[in-house]
Amino acid sequence: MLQQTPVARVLPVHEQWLDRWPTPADLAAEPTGEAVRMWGRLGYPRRALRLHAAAQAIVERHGGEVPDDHAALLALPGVGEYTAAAVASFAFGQRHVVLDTNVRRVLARTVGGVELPAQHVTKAERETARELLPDDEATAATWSVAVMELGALVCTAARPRCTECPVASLCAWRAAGHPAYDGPPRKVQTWAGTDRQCRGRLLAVLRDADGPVHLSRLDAVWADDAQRVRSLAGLVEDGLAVRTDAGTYALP
DNA sequence: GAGTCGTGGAT
DNA sequence: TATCCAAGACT
Repeated sequence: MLQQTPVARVLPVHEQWLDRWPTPADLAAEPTGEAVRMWGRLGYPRRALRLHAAAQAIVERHGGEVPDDHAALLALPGVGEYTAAAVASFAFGQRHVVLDTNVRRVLARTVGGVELPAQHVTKAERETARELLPDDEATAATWSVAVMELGALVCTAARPRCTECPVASLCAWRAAGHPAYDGPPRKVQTWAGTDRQCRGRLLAVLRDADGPVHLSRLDAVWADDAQRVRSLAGLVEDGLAVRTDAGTYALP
């Protein structure tokens, strides 16, 4: 839930989610559409499908218990390098390079002397993080969560609180006079008129309906025929929607 | 490796 | 009001 999503927005959904499905087995027993519905407006709804699939995999491969092994975590749907490292570190106290957007920004500033990291994680970045990670397992786990919190609460993307920063004295970016970002132009996420917006509109109709909806109700929320048809097909392709025999659409 | 995939609070 | 961007994963 936290992937690319602010913590404050996740908290209420997370609470409802665990109230309804306390264990992986509880979630795994539900239709995937229920996961999509409970996901609400968190965004990137394919994550709901993957979380549901991960719950099933945990039941099938790990007896219903979340594995503590990094490789086993990484093999779960929706779990990438970051999430596997985060769970292994924060839940199980292990030593892994935890490289999320917060850590990347802290390292870019303190070590790299630049305001912001590159668009995507680089090999050099991962190497820097690996070298800085303390050797001791428990200390490494604490270090990882500490750097992450520093990035989330102090070394923020906009208006960093440098006067409150515990490592300001060793920060290369501060020493350089806080130079502004001057790398390649960062990709701006266009939104209005995109397939993403269209998909969001369509899925919202399915999510908010009690049962299958007629195509006319989907037609009503997006004017561009070609784009709407393409987006709906994409939702079906992704497993976020299903077409019934009667020609209606619903959550899977 | 670059594109794609939602949503909404903050500035 | 427009832009930024947030505990990334997958193709």
